[in-house]
Amino acid sequence: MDGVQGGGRGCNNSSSASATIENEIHKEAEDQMDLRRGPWTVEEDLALMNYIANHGEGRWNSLARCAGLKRTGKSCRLRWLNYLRPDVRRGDITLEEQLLILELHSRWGNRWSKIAQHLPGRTDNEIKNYWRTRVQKHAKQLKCDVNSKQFKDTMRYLWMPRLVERIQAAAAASTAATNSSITTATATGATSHHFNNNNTTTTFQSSSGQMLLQPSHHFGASSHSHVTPSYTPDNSSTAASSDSFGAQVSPVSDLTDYYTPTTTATTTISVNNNPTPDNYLVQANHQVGSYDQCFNPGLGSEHFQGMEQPDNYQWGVDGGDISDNFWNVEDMWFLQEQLSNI
DNA sequence: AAGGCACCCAACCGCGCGCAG
DNA sequence: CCTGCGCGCGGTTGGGTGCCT
Repeated sequence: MDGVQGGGRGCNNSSSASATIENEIHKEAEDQMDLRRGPWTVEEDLALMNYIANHGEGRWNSLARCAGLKRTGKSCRLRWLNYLRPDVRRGDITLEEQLLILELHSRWGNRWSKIAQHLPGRTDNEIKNYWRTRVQKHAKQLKCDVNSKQFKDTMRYLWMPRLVERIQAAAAASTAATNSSITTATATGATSHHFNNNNTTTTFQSSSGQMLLQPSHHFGASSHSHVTPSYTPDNSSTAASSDSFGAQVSPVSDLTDYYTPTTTATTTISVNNNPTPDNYLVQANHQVGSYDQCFNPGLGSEHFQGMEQPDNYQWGVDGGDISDNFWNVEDMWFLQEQLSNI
């Protein structure tokens, strides 16, 4: 995933025609080889994971053959990268990730793989799905094109500031929760992580002694694998979301949430939600300004005068309020670091 | 209870790029 | 230079699921 591969993808020359013919030939060959398509079975997953565990990835076509899979190399690669890879993060897209996606998309457009590079554990497919199912849906509700300046302004000056607000609110809640839990944790010697990484991988030995890998998330009752971390509601009046954001995305994410001017918040951070296993602890004070200060200095809500809204469209109608994930100011620091490094 | 509908996401598809021969 | 192959990207689709009537 280099994200730099260029260019438009329109069919524009004779090479694309020959490519189409090649694809037809290739497809026929696939049919003749009785290649499987569609959902992967547990056995196929295990075969692929075991093969990669023992031989590594790459050379997908030969890998598929050698692993005894009746799949195309492409299919194996996709399955591995988007689902079986041990470091794939599953579960809700966090507020931090949503903000990052919005910001990076505003920079790069539909460069999903490039965007995914900056969201550890997330795949381009997942981000693309998030964008299409959530963001584009709201563009539709606003009756504007997702690529229009109007919609981009809405994102930048309404939704993203609102996300930042939520981050700050969650940070405050997190701080309170952390402070109250420290006593307990200290007493019991337990450690806790706010971050939800339910992508656990267990290992076991086959009868032949071969190392086997099993993705525990795959064998559960549901692939949706919701995580239900503890949280502190910050607005109980809007607890129920009227749309379906809750599926994989934090309810708090709701892009239609209304905008209210932010105020500067000072928060004491004690725990970072770094998704990596080696979470680091930070004791720091951070001044977190408004979103405008973070990303859009000097711009305000006057930009939205004249913004068309459908009659039935209500800002904040489904304004979720509770984060599935703790956000704290350290995350904001992390986010800003990420953006400044890009 | 059942049918319709909307939503979500895993998987597929079409295409372009890079590279080795 | 040409060709074939492998790979990776963005776009699209179809099946599963849950909600609504």
